[in-house]
This record gives sequence, C-alpha cells and structure tokens, in this order.
Amino acid sequence: MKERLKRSLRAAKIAPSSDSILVMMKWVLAGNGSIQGNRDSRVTRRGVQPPSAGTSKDRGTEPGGRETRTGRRSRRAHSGRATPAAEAELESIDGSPTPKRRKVAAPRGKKDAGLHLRLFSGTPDLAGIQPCLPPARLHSWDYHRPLLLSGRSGSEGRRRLLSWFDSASTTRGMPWRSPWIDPGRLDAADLRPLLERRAYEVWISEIMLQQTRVAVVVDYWKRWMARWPTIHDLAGADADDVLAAWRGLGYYSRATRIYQAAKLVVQDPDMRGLLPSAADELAARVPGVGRYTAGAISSIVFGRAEPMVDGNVLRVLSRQLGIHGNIKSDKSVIDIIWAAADALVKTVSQHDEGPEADHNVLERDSEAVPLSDRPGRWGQALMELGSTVCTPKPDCPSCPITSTCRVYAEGSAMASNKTNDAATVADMEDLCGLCSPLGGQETDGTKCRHALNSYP
DNA sequence: ATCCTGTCAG
DNA sequence: CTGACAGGAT
Repeated sequence: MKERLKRSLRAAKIAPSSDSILVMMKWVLAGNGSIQGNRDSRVTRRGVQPPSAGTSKDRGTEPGGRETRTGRRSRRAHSGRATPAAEAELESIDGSPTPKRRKVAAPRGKKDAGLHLRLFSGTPDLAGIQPCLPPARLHSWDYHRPLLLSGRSGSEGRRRLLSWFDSASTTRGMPWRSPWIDPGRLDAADLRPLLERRAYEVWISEIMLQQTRVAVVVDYWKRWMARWPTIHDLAGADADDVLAAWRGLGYYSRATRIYQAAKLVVQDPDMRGLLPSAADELAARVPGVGRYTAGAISSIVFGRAEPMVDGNVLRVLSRQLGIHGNIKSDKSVIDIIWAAADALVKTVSQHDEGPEADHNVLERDSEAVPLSDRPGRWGQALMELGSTVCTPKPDCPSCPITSTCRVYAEGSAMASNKTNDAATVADMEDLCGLCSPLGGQETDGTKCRHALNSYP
C-alpha cells in the first residue's frame, strides 16, 4: 500500500492542491533511496569486461562513476584487458603531465555567505525550535542551524558520533586506515617520508574507492602498494604497467590521472613528492582530486579541519539540518551542507575531546592551525554513518545522533500524530528558501523507519 | 549545467 | 532494458 501510494503519487506528480493527506503521505515517504548501501555489502560477482572503444574522443575525458565508499553499487572485480581507448589515453598522456586547471573557487553570492555565517557561526542559538510538519512546513532559515553545532546536546552528539565510529566500525580490514601521524612527535626528517607515504596511500585508496567497493579495492590497493610503495616509484613506472595494475577496475582515465599526477607531484619543486596538505591546494594542483578527495586527504592525513562531503554525508547532514531540498541537484542546498560540514569539522577540531590537544599546532601565515586526528575521524564517522545507518532507509534506532536530527524529530512528531502546523515564522524575510515548497520533489528527504511504520 | 563510466535496482 | 548514481572535469 505504501508502495502503491508512493508510485501513484510520483506518477501523478502530485498537484500542490491535493488534499493534505496525500501530501503528507508523500512527504513521509519521500525518502526514497538515493545513495545506498554499505561500502561492503555484496560480494562482487564477476566483473565485467571494460568497455571497449571510447565513444568520445580521447583527450582523456573523465571518469566518473562511483559507488563506492558508500557503497552503492559495486563494481566489477575481474580482470580484463584494457580498452583500446584507455590505452590510447594512457599513451597520449604518458609523456607530459599537464598542469591541472586552476580551480576557481566559485564565488558564492554574498547572500549565501551571509546566510552561512548566520547559520554556522558560533552564536548560542536556541535549538528549541519545534519540528516543522507538513503540510505547510513553514519555518525560518534558523531552523537549519545544525543542532550538532551548539549547546550541550551538540557537543554530546559530536562525542557520541566519534565514539561510535571509534568503537564500532572502523578498520574493517582496510589497510589504508592506519594511525594518524602526529607531526608533533617526530623530527622533521623522520616526518616527511612518513607523511609522503601516507598521503600517497590515502590518495590512491580514495580514488579507487570512488568507483569500487571496499572488498574489491583492498586487493587492488595491496597489489598497487606492493608494486609502487612510494609516489616516486609510481612516477617512474611504465605507463603500461600502471594500466595493467588498474585493469579490472575500469574507469581507466582515473589511472591515467593518478599516473600523471604522480609525475607532476614528484617533479614539482614545491611538492617534491609530498602532496599538499591544504585542501584547496590539493584540489587545485592534483589531477583527479576534487573537493571531496581533497578534504579527505587534508583531514585524514594532515589532520586539518577540512570537510569531506560525499553523497552519504549530504544525506546525513540534510537530515540533521532538516533540509528537504534536492541534495543532488540544488546547488544552494549542496553549498549550505558543505558550509555546515565545514563549521562542524572546525568545531570538532578545536573544541572537542582531548584535554590537552593544543600542542600540535602548525604555524602558517601567522595563523595557528590545530592539527589532530579528529578531523579525519569525524569526517569518516559521518561517511560511515551515512553508509551503514543513515542510509536511504535509515536505521534510526541505531543512530548515535538522533537527538540532533531535525528530520528524526519531525518523523517522531508525525508518528505521535502531533498534527502540528502552527506556523511560527516571524517575518517573511526569514522564510526558508531551501526546502521544497510542499516537501515534495526532494530526493533526500526521508523519514525515519519508525515514522514509516506508524504510517501504514 | 552536462558528460563520463560501469553496475545494479526497478 | 532503462535509469539512477557517483566524484571529477569541462
């Protein structure tokens, strides 16, 4: 019945005016899936052969797919031969590393900047705002202030998510997850090669994980590292060998970029084999590394407070903030979630845990940058939560941070039938512009299971 | 804003 | 069979 209703609602695209029951049902059921699964689930079955001829012109176009970390689909395991297109690509690239296009940080509108400041700057905030419910769901922008960011419940939630990650999941045989290298405890001479290697390891793993399930990546990663233990080894490798090592993973342009980037990083007088530690620099200078991967490397390897937001984190945070917008296509929604993730990781980095914690400070531009393993653990905790608990069909009872989750609160309120609809928005200026008008159209959405259960 | 790639859910 | 999905590049 739920399914039927859902389907017909979708098919009909629901008219705004339809009766409130339908609208409500649609809202409740809106959380269809998007990203799914755990990175580990399913065993791969045989792999598919890499595609043959590239349809587009070589010129190394781009790769794409993924599924990954999060687990959605898996991918092929097998080994196949490389595609002609891939070979051509690799050859063409072999010689000259091309500088990466400079990424121009999208100048965000002042309006957005102001909004982000308002929502994420550390003012006290009254988190007592009532959950807003359909059909109207009227609420102000302030409704989206992350509860995780402030107050006692916020710090409690942050602590719980971190310890959930530390205890439960972690390290499930993922060899690239190794203890953080504390720069404060080593001589500079010892530190450099360690960081170089770790950055290289995490980088390779992240790229592989963008397209393949963990279980499959483990093998490839181990073989890769055995063959080229350092980025210098990779830079000196033969192009064909690199391709051969990637064979079976598909998306050969990624292998191409890695190879190209390795040469570039090794040759660059500034880097000399060590990837940049700043996320913006990583994204700007390393081919194949975008916003997400840059944040992952910067925080996991270098301990910086940089956000890493993948599809899972978009879902987790959109629920935490109660944003019922399209997390896949609405840029303002995506931007605000990145801004929230940024504020969160900075808070975690500076204020949470670790009584001492201030020594690891890197002087940089007369600015002290706190370094610790917390940013990396935090970011991975969010991703892990999104891939195992806060999935498209969430398992709210297992979630360590329901107490700061707006959507959970909304689901609970609806389940207990509080047909609340008392709009409490002071003035129109404050009306949230992120959420879809009738709670419709959003891809994220999503109520918690217990809410679903109470609405047959 | 759109394409790329390969897989699996529908 | 088709479409959705994923991070990056263009």
